[in-house]
Amino acid sequence: VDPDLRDQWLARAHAELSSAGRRSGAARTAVIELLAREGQCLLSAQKILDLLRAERRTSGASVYRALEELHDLGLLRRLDASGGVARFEIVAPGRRHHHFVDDSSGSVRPFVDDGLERAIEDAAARLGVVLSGHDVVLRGRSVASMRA
Amino acid sequence: VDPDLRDQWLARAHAELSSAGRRSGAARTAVIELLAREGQCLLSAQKILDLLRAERRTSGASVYRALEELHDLGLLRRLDASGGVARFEIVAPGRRHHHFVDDSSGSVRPFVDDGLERAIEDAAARLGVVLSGHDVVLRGRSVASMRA
DNA sequence: TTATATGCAAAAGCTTTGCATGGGT
DNA sequence: ACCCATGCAAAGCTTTTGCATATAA
Repeated sequence: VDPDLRDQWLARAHAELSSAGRRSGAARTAVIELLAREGQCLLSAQKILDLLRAERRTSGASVYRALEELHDLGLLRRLDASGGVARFEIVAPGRRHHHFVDDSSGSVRPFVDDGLERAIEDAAARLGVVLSGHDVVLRGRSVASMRA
Repeated sequence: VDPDLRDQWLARAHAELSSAGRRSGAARTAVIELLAREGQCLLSAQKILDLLRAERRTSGASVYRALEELHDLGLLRRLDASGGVARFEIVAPGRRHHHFVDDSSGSVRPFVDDGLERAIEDAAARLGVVLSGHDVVLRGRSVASMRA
């Protein structure tokens, strides 16, 4: 959990929402605060629901509505996973990362790689397209790794 | 539709299935033949169902079972999309491609990019992992493009 | 003959929507 | 006051599963 990232996103979220003319309510506020803390890497809608239900009385409808709203405002990135599950993470300008999924555990590890970033831009240029976003998911096993 | 790719995959599919001790049946055969032709780039399970229902009497259950089986055998690649929708495409060794999704039309265009491929392998090496696969989806708008 | 493949219908799981109520501004 | 946000419950969709039947080997 990166405190700077959390506060920066929290501020931006509130700014975007109020400038979009939205009123604040308990449910969406709870979703936003949770995401700022725990949504720095992929978090499923279901997990968000569980966490919120544990502490507050928040309805599923409101959670899904908040997620869609934040996504539409560009505050969230969305990656769909198997089982009809939607996963979200906060969007922080200039803080791109990709995802590695461990085959054995299924856990997701975020990573940053400038070479990969550059290769994506180059590929887009060769394709003749202007990118609005990109999803890169690597799957495999990490080498427990003896460094002989 | 690439005829070589189609025939090559068809042959491999039948080989893998029989060597796995599976019997052939009408439903799965129909799914396989459809995929060989139309599954060279992402095709949703729903679309497969629609196409098969149009020509044959194939149940949804059998289609989903066939897709899971083929995926488990490594014959299909699976990408989950929004709305709980699963999309599949045939796997052809040495014929990797990535996907570009046009924001305006939503259409998917496959593309090949060696630089990107290399960057992915390099990133994996830096991460200290052995890849079993990767998904790259680029999103944006294609530049209608005046080449002044 | 015997295990597998198939179909139908029901169930499961995630997400969305309708509607009345509560709460910001 | 006005209207948005919320909660509940019902509906929607895709996908999965149980079970009896048909069929490949």
